[in-house]
Amino acid sequence: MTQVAEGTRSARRAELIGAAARLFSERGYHGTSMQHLGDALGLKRGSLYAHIGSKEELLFDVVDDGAERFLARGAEALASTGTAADRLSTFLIGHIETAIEHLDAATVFLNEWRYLSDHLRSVVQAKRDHYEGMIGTIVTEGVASGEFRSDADARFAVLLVLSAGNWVYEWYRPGGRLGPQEIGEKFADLIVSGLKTKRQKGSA
Amino acid sequence: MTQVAEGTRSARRAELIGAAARLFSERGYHGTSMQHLGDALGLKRGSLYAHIGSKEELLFDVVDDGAERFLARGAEALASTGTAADRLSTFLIGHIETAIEHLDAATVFLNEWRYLSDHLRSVVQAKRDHYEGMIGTIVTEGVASGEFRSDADARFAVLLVLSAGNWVYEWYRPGGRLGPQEIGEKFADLIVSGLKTKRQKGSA
DNA sequence: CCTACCGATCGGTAGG
DNA sequence: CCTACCGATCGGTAGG
Repeated sequence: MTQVAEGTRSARRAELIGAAARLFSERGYHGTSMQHLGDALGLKRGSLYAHIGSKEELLFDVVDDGAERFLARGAEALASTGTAADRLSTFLIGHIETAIEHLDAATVFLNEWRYLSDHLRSVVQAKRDHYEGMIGTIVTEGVASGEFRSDADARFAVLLVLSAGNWVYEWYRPGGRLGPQEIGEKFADLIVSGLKTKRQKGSA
Repeated sequence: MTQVAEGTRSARRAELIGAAARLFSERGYHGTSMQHLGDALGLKRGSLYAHIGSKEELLFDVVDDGAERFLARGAEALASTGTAADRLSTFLIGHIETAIEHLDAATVFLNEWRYLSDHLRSVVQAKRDHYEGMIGTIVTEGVASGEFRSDADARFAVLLVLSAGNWVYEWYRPGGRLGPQEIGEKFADLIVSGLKTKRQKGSA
């Protein structure tokens, strides 16, 4: 019975986090009021506090959700076999697929996390660092093995990859002529080719 | 005398727009109150309305300022001579230099413009379209002349270039080991090389 | 999950 | 450019 009550409560909570992801991504964190969130669920403003502790906690839940999705997908790419170029492609494709499949959470993760207060923001910062480290690992291995240009500064390539991937939510709209997979592959193709050594290019 | 009064008034207005660029970029449009803006200028909240019509008008001024800087710089690159690859590099370097040199205005231009109401947002949208069109022109010419891979879909390359350039404000901090010029060149090198045909690469 | 309320703050205006 | 004010709304709580 407590089970049922708990079950119901977390279902509501999940609903609330989903609505928050959508509203925060559309209107921004500061542009979304508890009233907006209540309206979205058909509840009164004050009733929301039966499910959450504060508005900021809700932001954290959405952001952390987004972070975890990127991390899980990134870990898969990191663990995959193949050349560094293959794994970098896989990583980038996964990044873009994740961003597109969970567009709301990804948008909030990328745009609104900076409004978290110090403590919660540092939790997210650690996850972001971890994620960037994954890309750095692949690039460094590619340089070491001679696949990538030795002047291709690893840190810089990481930024390029993230830059390309992170802007997707700006222009991607469901139902366009390219799906997540195609977009990821095209990005990966252009970027990875820019990293490759001449010898590798010739032999491809 | 009216001259002097007008002069004083616009100096204040410019000050206000500068403060708004900084605050909106740090705290977001909805996270910045007129009180914050007043404090930044040492004025009372209500006094700001001697210089502006509304908070939204202030957002438009900052965003439009950013748009105009990108457009001016882009027009220079478009008018420059050289191969399509040269001009695309010039364009991208200019984009990144502009973003870095006017980091606050660029950040607001890229992140906060969506909070403008329909009319003002459409004015900005037209300028964004114009800007994207400039890049499209260069890429299309590069494909036509055989410099760029024919499968390098122009629209897609535009997105890649903008994606790479638009994320700069996320990680760039003044005083880092790379300056705007170096960052722009590195980006341009990686991206343009991904667009080039094999023949062009060999002859480079 | 609601009603009713808290103090604080919001953008903006009038009148000087 | 300030004082004093407008109605509306903010996030959040108490008590049921």
